[in-house]
Amino acid sequence: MDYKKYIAERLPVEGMTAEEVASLIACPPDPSMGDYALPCFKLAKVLRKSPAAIAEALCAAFPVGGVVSKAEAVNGYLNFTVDRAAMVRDILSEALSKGDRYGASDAGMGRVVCIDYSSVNIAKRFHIGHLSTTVLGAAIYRILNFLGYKSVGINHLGDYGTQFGKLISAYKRWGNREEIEKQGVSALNDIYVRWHKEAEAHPELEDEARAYFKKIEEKDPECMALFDWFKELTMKDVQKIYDLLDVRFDSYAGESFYSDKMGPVVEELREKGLLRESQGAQIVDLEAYGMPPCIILKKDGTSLYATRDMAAAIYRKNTYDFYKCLYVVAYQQNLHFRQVFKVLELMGKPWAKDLVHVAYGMVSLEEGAMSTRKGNVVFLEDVIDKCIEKAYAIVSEKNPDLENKEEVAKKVGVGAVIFGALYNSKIKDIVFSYDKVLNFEGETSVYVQYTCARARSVLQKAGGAAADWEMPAAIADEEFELAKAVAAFPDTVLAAAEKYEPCLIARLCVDVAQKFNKFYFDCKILSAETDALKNFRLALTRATLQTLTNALALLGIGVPEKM
RNA sequence: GCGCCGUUAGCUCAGCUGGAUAGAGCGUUGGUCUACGGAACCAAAGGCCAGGAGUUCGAAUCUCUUACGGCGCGCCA
Repeated sequence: MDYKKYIAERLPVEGMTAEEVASLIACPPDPSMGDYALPCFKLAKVLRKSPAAIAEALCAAFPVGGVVSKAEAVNGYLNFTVDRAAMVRDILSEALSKGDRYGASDAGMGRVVCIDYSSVNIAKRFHIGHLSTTVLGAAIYRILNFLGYKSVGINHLGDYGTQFGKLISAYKRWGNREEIEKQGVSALNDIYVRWHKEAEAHPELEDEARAYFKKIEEKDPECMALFDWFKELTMKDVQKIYDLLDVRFDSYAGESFYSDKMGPVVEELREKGLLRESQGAQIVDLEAYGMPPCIILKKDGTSLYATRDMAAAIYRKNTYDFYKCLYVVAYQQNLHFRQVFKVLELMGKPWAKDLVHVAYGMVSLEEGAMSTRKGNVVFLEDVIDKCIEKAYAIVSEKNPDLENKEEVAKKVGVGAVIFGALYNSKIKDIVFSYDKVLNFEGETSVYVQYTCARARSVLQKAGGAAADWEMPAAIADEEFELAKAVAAFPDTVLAAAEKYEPCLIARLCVDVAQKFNKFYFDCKILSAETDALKNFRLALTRATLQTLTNALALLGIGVPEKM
């Protein structure tokens, strides 16, 4: 039940609706002051009385009883204390009856949201710079589906551009088919790095690369065969990572997919009089909007990134008729997306307002920026392997008799990688360090998973909690705080979807886990004084486990039964 | 030069549409302990919320400004 609304409906404030009053209601900083509070300072202006007097008057008029057990005017605030038993009963029955669907809704009404994330580059190994987009996009995908939207995951493959000419040039010169077949993308990476080194001394390689790229564009059979092979190798390599992270896509239409779909876009721009020649290139002038021009066609008549993104947006609108289309791409590309969205708007696409750049911060190494070409990168596969290894070592030490240690170590290790990437606001830059990802203490997924294992262990010992339970006469602070944390989950999911911030869910996990551990420490569950109290606490434990399991699942993190 | 973003405890970060004494984790110091899983819990120390001005009854939160840092700014993606 909505307590704010309940309270607001019983507060007659002249000239304000119950909704407006409800929106003013907040939570006091200290629970001993009450559970809800109405600050009366804003009302003072409307009612032309002092806040303290208003609080007193409203307090006198408020019908105490039912779910609100106490109302008190303090320094211009009107504080309410709710009937804890009633509130906790509501929370638990909600969480337990909804089960796996606790926190879910159908508010999305099946509307389609396209999510462009991960965008793997062909012939490049997956490194930690690709982690944020992948894991953020996948989390948003799940969160939106949980709320009744229909997510469409799009891996906008980076499979077009002169670098593939370079790669073919490199392969023709130093490539060894068996070697590459065996080693996969890392072998491709090696010859690519070598090509750049050699090109410094032999600029003619650049021309050769350009010629090969032209052949790709002309669909030369030999070049296309090579290119498709590179693509296949890359996807095989990256699929291992996606499987570990449990990331899925509904479409792999990438840049090359749009290579023949840009003509109509350019034509439309020209027809609408948006195109202009400048220094030999075709541009859309955006000076009126405080932005540099958006280049549509190069001097040589070929297209660019922006042109392709516009073709892609139009294609997606036509294909999926999306309600929103999200681009989970680093903030580096801020200007690029602002330009593309603006040009689409100028083209008269009313849906241009539904395009959203979900920007996140950059990853660097302690020794500076990463660079595939220079070879200073940290590959995600290595990071995941190390995390799983460490998890395995700890599990073996703490719980040597566990039969499925590999499986547990995988959930713990992979969880740590995902959680680490999702725990902070996405806009923050990240300096990668092994010390940080390999730290399993404190505010981590491991702590949350451990809490779940503890809760499950208690439930198992109880032999499956009795399905029926009733409220005890008095609710302890620890029980109440835990129940409130559990109750915050549905709104947290909504906020995470609205702001495209999965970190809100990650932080809720830690909050619930902390409150559970406090409760667990202070309140005996199995040896509670009475059976009724025991059953109530078991219900609270079940609700906690359900909440944490649902929350972690949205982030893509599994919960081992034991660890 | 212009634009976008960031700046909160020693470190890494929370802080909801402005609201009552600014919160976590790590680290430090000291405790809990025959525990329903110690991968836990408790406590202490540690803050001029980058500086300044403004709006307001009230600002870490809104506006302006300065500093520092990151990113971007026509034929790469």
